[in-house]
Amino acid sequence: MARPRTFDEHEVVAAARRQFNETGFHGTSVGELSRATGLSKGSLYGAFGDKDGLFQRAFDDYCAGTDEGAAARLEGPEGEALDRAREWLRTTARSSDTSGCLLARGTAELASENPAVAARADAAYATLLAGCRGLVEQAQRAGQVDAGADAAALGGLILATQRGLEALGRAGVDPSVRVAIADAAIDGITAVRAPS
Amino acid sequence: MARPRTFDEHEVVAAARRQFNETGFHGTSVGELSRATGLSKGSLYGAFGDKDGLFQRAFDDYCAGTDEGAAARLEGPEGEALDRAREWLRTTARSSDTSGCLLARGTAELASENPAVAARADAAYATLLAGCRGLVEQAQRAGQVDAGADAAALGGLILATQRGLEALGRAGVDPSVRVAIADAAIDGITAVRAPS
DNA sequence: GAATTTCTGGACCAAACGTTCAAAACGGCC
DNA sequence: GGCCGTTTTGAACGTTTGGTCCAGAAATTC
Repeated sequence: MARPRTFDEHEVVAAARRQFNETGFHGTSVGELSRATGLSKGSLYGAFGDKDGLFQRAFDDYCAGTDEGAAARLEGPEGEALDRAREWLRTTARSSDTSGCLLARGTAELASENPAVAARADAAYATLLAGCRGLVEQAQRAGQVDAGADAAALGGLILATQRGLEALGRAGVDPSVRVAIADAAIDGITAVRAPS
Repeated sequence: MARPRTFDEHEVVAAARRQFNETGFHGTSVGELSRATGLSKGSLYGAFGDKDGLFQRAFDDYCAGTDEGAAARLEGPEGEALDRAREWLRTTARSSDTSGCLLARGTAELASENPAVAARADAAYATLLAGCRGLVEQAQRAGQVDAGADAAALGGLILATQRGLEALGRAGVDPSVRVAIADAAIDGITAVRAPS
């Protein structure tokens, strides 16, 4: 290696991720990415191949974050698993970030035309789903959720609610309503009884 | 007017709506819209002004549909309101349409850059939310949901679940899991008891 | 059936797009 | 210190974009 890189690749990916998150894939020109990252177009192409390659890196990076989040929520006392789920939903509900999450945006925009993005999104969702299911199972072991209930379905309900809350946030639904929705979801999960 | 239009404007809007739904706004060129609608570019611009104008028309058209749907779900016996909600969620859960709903896609892609789209989306969500709340209120009057419960929150939960189910569908989550989520949402709503 | 009006679709434009490339700039190594 | 190899740069590439225009076809009206 004769001349070392003058930029931190991870920082560049993070900058690109923010830009893609704000203006989407097709809505972001390589020139804007160049401005956002501080790198010339040539450097971007040298480092990441092409625009798709850079997006893939940014998307991977984002999904790694959601993977980590799912794992982190599983840490802690089993008796507080539902509290952690509730706090996750509430945080989403309170968020005023209109650009939302790259997993949602990227999937909506590219899943049908870019198999690599679709595959990474599928994996991210599978991890999120498994994490939510795990939270419900913890709550079941702690006696807070009916042991006979379908943990996969209830976990899925947590995830679906979280995804929906983000959409509602983008659509200007009142934050207090959104927080009430988050609480209603968790309350419903604790109230449910398995069919006998 | 010496010569009448040779095309049905509503059909053209519907064709454009389908195209936008599949490839997004920035991902659809005017040439593709011309192919999809069967109209030349000149005719499209003559009739709708520009690409934004055509999208706005298509988006309005789609939102009118969701408005109608929300109203239609309010029709029927109050005692079956939750059944209608359940069926709505199940239909969403079963859908294998990967391109999803234009309200979701359009909002994700354009809400932050196009105020007119954002405004229409906000109105559509408000209508959906009011409809879901109405369904819960019907169920409360029919004695199926605790009368002291927060109808706005439970209605919001129905809507959030519906939005989330669509996202899960795009992400390849198993349809049987999705249907179970739909049922879990409604079951949770009937099980919830207001804090005393 | 001629006049008039409107619609039509391909040709056309400038701008912006994603991408490439040759040369300059620079750190590492002998 | 000087060569080597990589990185960086910014200009230039061909393509495609959104948008305009116009000559002529088509259809109603009188």
